[in-house]
Amino acid sequence: MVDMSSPTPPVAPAPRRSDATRNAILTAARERFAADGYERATIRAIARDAGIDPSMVMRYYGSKEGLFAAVLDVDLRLPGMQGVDPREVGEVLVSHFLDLWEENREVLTAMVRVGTTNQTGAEGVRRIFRDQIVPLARQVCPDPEQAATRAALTASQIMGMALTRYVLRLPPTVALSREEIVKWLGPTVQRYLTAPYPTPYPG
Amino acid sequence: MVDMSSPTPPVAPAPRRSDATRNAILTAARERFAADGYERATIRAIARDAGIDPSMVMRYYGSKEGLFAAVLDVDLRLPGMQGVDPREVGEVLVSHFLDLWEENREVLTAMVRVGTTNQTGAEGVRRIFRDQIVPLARQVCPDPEQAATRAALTASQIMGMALTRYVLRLPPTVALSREEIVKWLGPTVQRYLTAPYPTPYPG
DNA sequence: GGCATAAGCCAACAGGTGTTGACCAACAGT
DNA sequence: ACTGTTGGTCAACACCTGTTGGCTTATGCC
Repeated sequence: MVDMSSPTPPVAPAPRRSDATRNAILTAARERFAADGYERATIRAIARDAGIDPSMVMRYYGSKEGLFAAVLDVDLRLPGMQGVDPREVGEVLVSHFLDLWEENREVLTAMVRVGTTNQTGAEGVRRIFRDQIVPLARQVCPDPEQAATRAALTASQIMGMALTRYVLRLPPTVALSREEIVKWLGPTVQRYLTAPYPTPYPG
Repeated sequence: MVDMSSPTPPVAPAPRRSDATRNAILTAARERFAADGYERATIRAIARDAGIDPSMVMRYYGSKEGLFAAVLDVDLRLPGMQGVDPREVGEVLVSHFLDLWEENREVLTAMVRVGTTNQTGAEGVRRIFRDQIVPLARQVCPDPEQAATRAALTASQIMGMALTRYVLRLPPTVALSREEIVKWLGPTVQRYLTAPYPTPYPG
């Protein structure tokens, strides 16, 4: 699992001499997958970016799918919601995702790009949703029974903004400032997570 | 422009003997692009589905990009919002998009799939947004100046739901009923289109 | 120093891609 | 009945893809 918070993973299982190359490959792969999608990101191009031979990619990651799976292994680092004012949960969450996206544009763009095209990609997204978003929703939902549904609604809005802003680049979404997005999307996410049930005007 | 409301375009410019083949190609292309994305949908496979030779695709659509552009030429058939109760605009719109997606799953799925991967695809989506969604927003927005921004927010939520439900297939979004989606997303879209400005609780 | 092992490069394979041009068959107009 | 045009097929080109195995070089251990 890629821990994006620290340059070196906290627990290094077995430091190999080839770690530099491995990382170069992974970095190049992130950028290429993000920029070109799964099919057009060729192993040859990734290897060229990393400054090594294409066969090294196969040696270290087995196959193109294997390399991509390694790229998809992402930790969203979602903060706990315990200390947060329950009425601010929406804005806090939107804010966090915006930071996350700005910091790691390649990985997340790659995820959306390839998730829409590739079977492995779609499964990766589903896994991240299940393992990281749903548990978070469980912390703030009134009824834990509904956590998955509410998490999914939240995901639909946040991924929708990511899609239109970072991938499709619809001009008005690109023009939005960070604060505007938080102000617009915060209450939406807030309602999806905490409103008692679908109501036109929560509160 | 594909008018999906009637099997035959209202104004036929010049009925050719090859129209049957042209349509067979277009239909097969829609399905293949939707199922496989741009790169993996090969001309050979499309031709096989249509029961003709690959070279016919080139003859009639010039290139693979040309064929795809033809597939992307979509009319969303958005209804006018004049007669609608201004407080129901959100639900009406979400409802309409759900119908649209169920009826034309291939075209719209293809659009999202390829829009995220392909430059031409992304431009196609931006054009549809600009020519069809923004004008609609202009009808219902309080300040026409903000129409584009509000349309973009609406698009982010509706495309986000389409993405998670029809493309990524996150289980909880697939499980949602039509009515639930309208109840949840309707007020969101309503607020994006008509609320005076970002407020935690509109009304 | 000797040597096993890891790191890396090179060249090639087998298959699939978009695209092209030569060729044949059927129709329409005269 | 002849002929120009349109609809359609076939085989090939040039290129690019993921992947493989053999080879050379450097490293670390005894």
